[in-house]
Amino acid sequence: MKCSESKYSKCLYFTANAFARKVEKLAIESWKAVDLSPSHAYLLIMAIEEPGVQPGSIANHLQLTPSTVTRLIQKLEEKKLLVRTTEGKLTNVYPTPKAKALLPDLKKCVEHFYKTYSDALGKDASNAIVSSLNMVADKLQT
Amino acid sequence: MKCSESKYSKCLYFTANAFARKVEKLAIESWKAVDLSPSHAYLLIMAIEEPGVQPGSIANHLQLTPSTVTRLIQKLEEKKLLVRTTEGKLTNVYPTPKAKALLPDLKKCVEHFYKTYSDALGKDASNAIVSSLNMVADKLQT
DNA sequence: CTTAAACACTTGTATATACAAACAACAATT
DNA sequence: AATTGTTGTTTGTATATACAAGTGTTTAAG
Repeated sequence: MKCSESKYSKCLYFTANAFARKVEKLAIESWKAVDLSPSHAYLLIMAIEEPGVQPGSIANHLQLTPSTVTRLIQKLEEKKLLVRTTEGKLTNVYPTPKAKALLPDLKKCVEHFYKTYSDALGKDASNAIVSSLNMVADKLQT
Repeated sequence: MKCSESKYSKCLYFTANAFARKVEKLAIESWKAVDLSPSHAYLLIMAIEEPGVQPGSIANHLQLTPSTVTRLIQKLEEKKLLVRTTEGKLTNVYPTPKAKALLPDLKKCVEHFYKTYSDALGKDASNAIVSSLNMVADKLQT
């Protein structure tokens, strides 16, 4: 069933969630090539591009809670893609060589994902939706 | 941090998810009054307004998978708000009297939720975002 | 008829995320 | 210096959702 045919297509709750789940699905496909979930992949990219980045900063940029970020990092540590060092109350997250070697593939996944959705929606429409989502999300700041 | 200030504010993956999570949060607040999650509440409303509705139809309208719908129904059964009957391969979901008595409160929650987000975003902007999310979600149909 | 395919739903298991509480370290105040 | 509050991170636990596989039912094909 198309979203717009649902009984609840007028309700922001369903439209927002149904849309996010569809985007998530596309994203998961795009990142299968590196065997990472989208969130793990973006976190890894952040750590590669800004070695030593702190969990708090990651949480801000990824719009996730600190506890979620801890979990993501733990999994990437298990995969030997990240290491953490702790000094005092601060933690720094560094990419391993294995992670650095993966960067080109990660970038390809980003590109692939971007291409998939901009092909499906049209470039202008997808940029428009991204910026309007940002705008309204900021207004919903709680 | 505002969404639009995130490193990834240009990426549909984050904007869609961050937005959905914020909307979810608002919705959860709105439905606290009846001690139900938004999904449970909408499912319950469907069952009240269309007694005997089948899980498959619920899944379509709520844009959830059948297995998720089964789980939601199970919880509502535990709360004595729904009952299921099975004949052959078909299942029908009926509201209990307790559920029917709850309908006015449920409607109030729907109103409250709608008011909350249309106050925050503006009526026109929120309608616009809802319809554009529907449109793009349909285009992403996989 | 019988077998195969399709359907409707449920169950086992997994993922993503969050909240609340705990903890450790630092800062500020008296 | 002791106390209190704040910050950054982690841990315990819970929720929402999904996928894949399983079960029982109906339909279709031979």
